[in-house]
Amino acid sequence: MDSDQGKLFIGGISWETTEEKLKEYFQGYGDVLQTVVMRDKISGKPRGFGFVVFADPNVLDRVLQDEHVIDGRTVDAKRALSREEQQGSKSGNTNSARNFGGGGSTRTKKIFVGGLPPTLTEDGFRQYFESFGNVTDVVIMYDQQTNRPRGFGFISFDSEDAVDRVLQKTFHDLNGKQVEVKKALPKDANPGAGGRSMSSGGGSGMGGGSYQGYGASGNNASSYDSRMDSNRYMQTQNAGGGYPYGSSGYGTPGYGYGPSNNGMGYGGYGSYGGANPGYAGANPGYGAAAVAAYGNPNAASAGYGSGPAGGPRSTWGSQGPSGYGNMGYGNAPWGAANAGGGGGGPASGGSGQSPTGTTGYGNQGYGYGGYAGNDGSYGNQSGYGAVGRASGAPSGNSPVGGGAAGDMQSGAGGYMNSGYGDASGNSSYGNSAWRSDNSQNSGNYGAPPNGAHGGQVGYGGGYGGAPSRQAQQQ
DNA sequence: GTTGAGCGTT
Repeated sequence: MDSDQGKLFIGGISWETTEEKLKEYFQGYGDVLQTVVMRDKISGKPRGFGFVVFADPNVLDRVLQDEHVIDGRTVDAKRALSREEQQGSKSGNTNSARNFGGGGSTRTKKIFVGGLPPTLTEDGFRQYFESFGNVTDVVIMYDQQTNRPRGFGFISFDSEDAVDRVLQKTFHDLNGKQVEVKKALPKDANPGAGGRSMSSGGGSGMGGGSYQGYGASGNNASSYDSRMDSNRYMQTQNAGGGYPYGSSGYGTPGYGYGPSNNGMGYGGYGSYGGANPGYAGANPGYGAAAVAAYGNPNAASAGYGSGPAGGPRSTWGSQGPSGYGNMGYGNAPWGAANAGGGGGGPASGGSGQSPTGTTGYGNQGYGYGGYAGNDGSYGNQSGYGAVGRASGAPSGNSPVGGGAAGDMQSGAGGYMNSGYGDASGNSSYGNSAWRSDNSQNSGNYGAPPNGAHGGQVGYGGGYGGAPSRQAQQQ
């Protein structure tokens, strides 16, 4: 964001125009930190637009008033939209999501540094950053085949504070060259879609591996099958890729899962309801998720419906939000444990355990609950909470934060009552996908009451049914 | 031709 302050979007540029030309041209208005001409990733062909970043945002005013002709073309200079802005176009809030998701809540000791000049050595790199704190590691990435610098690298510090200091500015000047810094994505949290297949195995709810846990769901009955969900997500909104989470792919899956496995998910969820910062600290991944979904309308919907689509491309700029948004959603379903926690908030205790498919589902309710709580339209949180409880009970975990754990019936009751449960669940929910699921599988879902049982079962059922949905979709 | 790409190694 700071970096976007002095950033101009330059549209309609000639295919002949290069970064150098842009820089040369705009330098007349003030110090240009960076220029970029966007090209098609595959063909390398210029796409006809680019960006210019001025050191001083104030010069934009002047620049915007003039007409610019570069390489014989009259170009169109506008303030650059932040990535968040461009994807959500309508709601204008770009702040909260960004602050949280963007990594504000995540503490890390590693920084991703982009825009490295090819000539930069690790030493030069290190020397500069040492002024911010103790540098423990420096990495400049090279192409494995060509051995050419890839233009980015990493720098690790021994304290998060140093990182914070570095991140005060997005652009840093290393001997006249500009580099851009961002928090490094936790690589280990990103197994990548393919990878090994289910290490997880663990029957219990979460399955083992983070990401794999997902697929693992297979364990629990197919009914659980994540794929379904993903479809559902996608269907609802857009989402693209074939990934379960629909999203970005990058960190998303890993994030969500990781935490949940660890039980951290819990904390995350709690925050959901409470939105407390503290939790964020505890678990980066989650925190972000929750918050994002929470604070940002777009995200929220995303979370709900899933994918904010866009996932992939916005990954960098708003990785938190988008990916997380999904997660919020997605997690719920899987993580029984989480669910419980969520509801109660902190609760969490039990985490991973509750293992049955059912339980898992119960959780889901939970996840939703969180949302619901936040947004009136969704319904009654308590109702949801109940669900969580219900599930918790069976699994034998006491811990559900919310309260009374345990009582299935009551739990169920809550569930049903809530907007969610009620008959086809349509009402308050608002999510068509769900609704349709419900209606299809309806039985259990909406099932009344006898409560708890009905409720839970319902979940399972719903899911199980899902597959058919999938079929339909295609 | 008009709103972005980049995230690791040992």
